[in-house]
Amino acid sequence: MIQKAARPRGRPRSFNESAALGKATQVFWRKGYDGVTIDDLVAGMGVGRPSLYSVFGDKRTIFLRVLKDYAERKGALAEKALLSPPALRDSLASFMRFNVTSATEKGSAPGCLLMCVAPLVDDAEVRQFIRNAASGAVALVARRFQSGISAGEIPSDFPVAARASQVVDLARGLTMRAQMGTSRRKLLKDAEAAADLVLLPRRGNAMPES
Amino acid sequence: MIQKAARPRGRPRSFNESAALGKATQVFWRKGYDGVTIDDLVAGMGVGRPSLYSVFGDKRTIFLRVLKDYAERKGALAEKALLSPPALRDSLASFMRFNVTSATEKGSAPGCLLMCVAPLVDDAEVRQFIRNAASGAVALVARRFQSGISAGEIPSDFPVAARASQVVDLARGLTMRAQMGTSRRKLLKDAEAAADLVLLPRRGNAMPES
DNA sequence: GGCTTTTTGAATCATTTAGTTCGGAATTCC
DNA sequence: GGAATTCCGAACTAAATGATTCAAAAAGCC
Repeated sequence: MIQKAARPRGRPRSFNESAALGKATQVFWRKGYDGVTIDDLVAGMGVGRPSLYSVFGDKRTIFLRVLKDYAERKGALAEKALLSPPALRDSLASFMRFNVTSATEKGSAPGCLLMCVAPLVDDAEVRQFIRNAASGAVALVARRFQSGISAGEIPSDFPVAARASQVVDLARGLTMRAQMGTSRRKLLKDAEAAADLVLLPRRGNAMPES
Repeated sequence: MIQKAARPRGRPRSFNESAALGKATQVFWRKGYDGVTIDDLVAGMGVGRPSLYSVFGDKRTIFLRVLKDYAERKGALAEKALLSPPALRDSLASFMRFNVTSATEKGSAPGCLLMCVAPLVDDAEVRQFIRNAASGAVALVARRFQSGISAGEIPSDFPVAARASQVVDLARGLTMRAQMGTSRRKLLKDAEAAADLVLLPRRGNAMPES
């Protein structure tokens, strides 16, 4: 049987570590990186200052943890949205729609931590992290295109690499417009249009498919 | 004849007002909004603290002036890039290339003040300004598409509104990737690809043109 | 119940930052 | 040349911020 993680020795913590991380995410999301003070984190996470420092470290460390956690959770959801539908066009539309809905979630600030907040942080490690996340997203979409080629949904000379980075650019565009206040309705329509656009056959291709 | 702005009465200023604004642009561009202190502006603009306050106002006021000045200058250049070439495809490519080159200009931080810095500023007036700038850009591209329809370069049922906002999304994507460190060479190639993409005929259109 | 371990909350310290003040310097007007 | 006007540089004040310290509290262990 599974032991319930024998309680450690001293006074038990009054907060849940991962829940507190989630609260921290919201704080950074709402106020940016330079905009948050330690007091903001103390208030927003429900963790006392000394506990904050001893458990999570300083602001930069907290932000890096938040970023990794956020990217992992969001990346998994995005991957699921992209890979679940069997048809390629539905895949892309699902991916776009996921970006829209998660960027316009009620209860959170609009936008996205990875696209709207992190790029401004002047820190080498953060920059590298974003670069990796972005190239990971492009690679993921490219793989989906490849499997679409295997399935005969798009011709074998489909410009996979170019279209994959265009998919990510368009998704980013949707997210940024969400941050600027464009309505979810409008963005969902544009998400469909974006999915259609990136699947258009190249000029001069006689018969794209079917 | 034109009088040379009769020198005002007291001690002449040791700085040029619009040059100082340009320096301020660089400062905000490099360090974001929350990231800059008054000391940064004092050092970067070459203007003493008291003069700074009396001539330009506080940080928020300076940023608004910088933003308006920047948007005006950059908007004029972007408009020129879009409207100069006679052929529609060249127009769009020129617009995309302009975004890339200005986002990868040497001597400036990569990226763009309007897209990468301003959206994070938590200020109603700034938000409104960005919204207006963005919708202005979309409208400008839409007008270019319309004149392409008039010239018979694209069919009259070309989805102008949708493609115009996709053009802007793709341009934004190029700019953001510039900020993330993608090379100008790579981005210029993607700029061409983006121009090609947004001109593809819709599915089911027998003959697009020519 | 007493001892040890760990967390907590309040108070504290040093640093940074925004914004102002004040005397001196540069220039025009008379 | 002197008064009036405007600008500049350095010092100053008050508030915000990052980070630490310390005793009290809450738990387990024997």
